[in-house]
Amino acid sequence: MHTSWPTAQAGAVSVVSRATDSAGGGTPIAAAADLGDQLTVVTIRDVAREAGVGIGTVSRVLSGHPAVATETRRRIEATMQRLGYRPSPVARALSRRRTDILEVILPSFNPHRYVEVLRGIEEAIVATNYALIVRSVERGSDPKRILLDAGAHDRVDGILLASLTPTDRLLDLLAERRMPIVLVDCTHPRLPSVIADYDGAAVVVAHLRILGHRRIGVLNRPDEPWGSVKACGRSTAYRLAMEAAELPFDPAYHLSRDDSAEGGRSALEHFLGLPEPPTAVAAASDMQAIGVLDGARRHGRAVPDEIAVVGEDGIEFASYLDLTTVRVPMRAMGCLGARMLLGLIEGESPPVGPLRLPVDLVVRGSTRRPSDD
Amino acid sequence: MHTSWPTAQAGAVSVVSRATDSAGGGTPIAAAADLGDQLTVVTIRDVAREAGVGIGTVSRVLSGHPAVATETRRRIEATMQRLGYRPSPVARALSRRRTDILEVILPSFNPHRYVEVLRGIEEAIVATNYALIVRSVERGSDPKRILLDAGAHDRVDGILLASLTPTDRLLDLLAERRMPIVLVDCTHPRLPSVIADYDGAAVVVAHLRILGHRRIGVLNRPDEPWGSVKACGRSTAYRLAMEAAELPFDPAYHLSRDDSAEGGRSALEHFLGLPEPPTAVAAASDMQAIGVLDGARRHGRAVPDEIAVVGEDGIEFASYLDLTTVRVPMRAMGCLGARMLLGLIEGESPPVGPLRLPVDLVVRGSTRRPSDD
DNA sequence: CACTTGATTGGAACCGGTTCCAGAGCATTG
DNA sequence: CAATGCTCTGGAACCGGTTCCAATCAAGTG
Repeated sequence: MHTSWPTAQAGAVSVVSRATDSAGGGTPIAAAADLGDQLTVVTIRDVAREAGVGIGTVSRVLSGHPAVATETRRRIEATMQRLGYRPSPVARALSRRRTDILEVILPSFNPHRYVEVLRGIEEAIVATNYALIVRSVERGSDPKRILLDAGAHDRVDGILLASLTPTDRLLDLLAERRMPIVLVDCTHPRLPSVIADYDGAAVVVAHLRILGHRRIGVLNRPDEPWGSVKACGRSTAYRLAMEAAELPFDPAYHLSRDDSAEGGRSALEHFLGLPEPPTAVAAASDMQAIGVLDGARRHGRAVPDEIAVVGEDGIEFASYLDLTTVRVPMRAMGCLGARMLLGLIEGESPPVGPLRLPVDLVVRGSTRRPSDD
Repeated sequence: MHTSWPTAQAGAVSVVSRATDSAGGGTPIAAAADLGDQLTVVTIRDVAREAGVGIGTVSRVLSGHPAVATETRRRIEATMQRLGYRPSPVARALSRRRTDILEVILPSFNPHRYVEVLRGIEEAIVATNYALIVRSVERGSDPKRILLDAGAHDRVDGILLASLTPTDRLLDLLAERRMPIVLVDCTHPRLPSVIADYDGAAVVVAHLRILGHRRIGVLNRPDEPWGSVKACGRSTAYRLAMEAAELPFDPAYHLSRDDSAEGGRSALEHFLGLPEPPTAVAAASDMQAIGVLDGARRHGRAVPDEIAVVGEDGIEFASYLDLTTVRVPMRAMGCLGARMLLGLIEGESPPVGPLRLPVDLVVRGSTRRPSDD
């Protein structure tokens, strides 16, 4: 763009394609419809001058301050419209020290959760005038770089961290910025969070127990791509649920694999290699469960007769594969997390402990009474 | 553990946990780590004063301007680090009239495309210091409100519109803002775009033709949730492909349904109700194709023997359902679209006509020589 | 030696809002 | 009539950067 042309346009110029009003009314200054390349911005000062008021008054109208006479307000609003004035979010952000932008950081490798969380967050902010900056984390990306880049200084008003547990050290770094942070689908003792209630584990175990299963393989996601802190404690929840159901606990039945079909397949291999393979597998995601189903098919193990499978997430495809699953309300979690974050920004104090949302067991054909045992 | 100080790059982020330096150096002003609630911002002026230079010089160091003596630069960088200075993106945005933020608007109801496009965009901007604002569109939301909200004034530097064809009227409104826009997965004569090459249609038709199919049902997405303008011309592409393959063209075999499994089921119902049902269906998405598969199962039609099915997208689940599909490089499209947008922002002139990326036919068990005919 | 040149530097002005204080206008009160 | 209080208004100062012009100084030139 060549801007070397004389730009010393004195008066304010509107961007509006002002209707060709023949009756030469007021508007002494605003000579609209200027040359194509010359884009001029209408500022609050232009509006003030045009409307014959002070900038303070215009600003008051903008931000809905009550102390403006109705007549004045009307005149200013008319002027704004006439000049095609549109306020600058950036200028506003600079002086208010508020950008009206949130940021969410989340892994993209579980597309279902990814989309649902984003939907939930947008649901929460759609009625506000917040915008949402998204930063996706691929497998194996550097957490430090991402978190430090995140919300650089004052670019955003708050951060949502979804399905990613920060390490204590990263948290220390973030804490310096005094930036509100809410965790979604993971927890940390020092941060407010929204998680799925892993009493879901109890429901799954109860379901399998009633069907007669006694050896349940628990497949987890690798807990912390980012941290030393235990993520949602899903594994623990299952152990407790099994103890409560008076089932034997065997660490060999608990393992952690990538959140992918491949991870599920690999887990099944491992389970089948045990002297006493589990008769049921509770996967940490539907994708993993699909891998388990696939592995079972390859090894000629009938589902659910030889091995039952439970997924988690509640993706639409699960129904086509007749997969029993734990439906996790990711959307609601995103929504509530965002609401919580908005509250923090407004100065509310964070709730103590994580907010737990109930999950939902959807029973389908992949779990049935096992034939053996 | 100290991050090496990034050399004179703009987005430099300093998060120095000021070590308790016993040697009481200078720092008369910036008393970091002050009282709990009082957060002090280190500005460029503080740095200038501390380093004994002018603000212009500090700014020059910040933006990597070459005309700074090495010694001075070093001193300023040291001072920045010592004070824990971090530049304000908002202030920078205000004075440069560049926010370094892009915005993408896209429908969330095809999760696969949604995620892949976002991944592609992030891939394009990860090495830059752009951030990405995401605005999802649900089915049936008001296009006008969304587009007008979008990129309000100067909040963002450019907009990506994915899988959403704007109407001419909306475009007029947007044009006023002189904001760079790139379309992804849709086209418009007045805007640069990146689309999948619908010679994919030719590949599909050829594939089915070789298998012996002569009546091919073409299932489309409702073309334009937003506009009067024809979207990618997928239907036309199929018509042309079929004409080229010397297959009869019958409008009854072309229809449009929701991009969902339900849409696929409904389409299949329609096709089966025809006097001569097609022997193959080319769906506009894998989700639709899954609905077709499901509908076929319910109606007791064997796939692929009685009816062949081709999907589109290339979602992972397609392989588990043994679904032949056209893999669309959404990620690459997002990436190239973003690159193109960055180019536009830099002042490059938009390419003429849409950029077309090749698609990829993945043949699986849902297409095989039909038994009848 | 006076003059030109180029490298480096300082800082006022500006980007477009918000905030806050002083002040104007007017009615009410003592 | 002066004092008080209230509503509404104007605009300087500020938010934290960038930009650009003028100034300084050392080196080079005739």
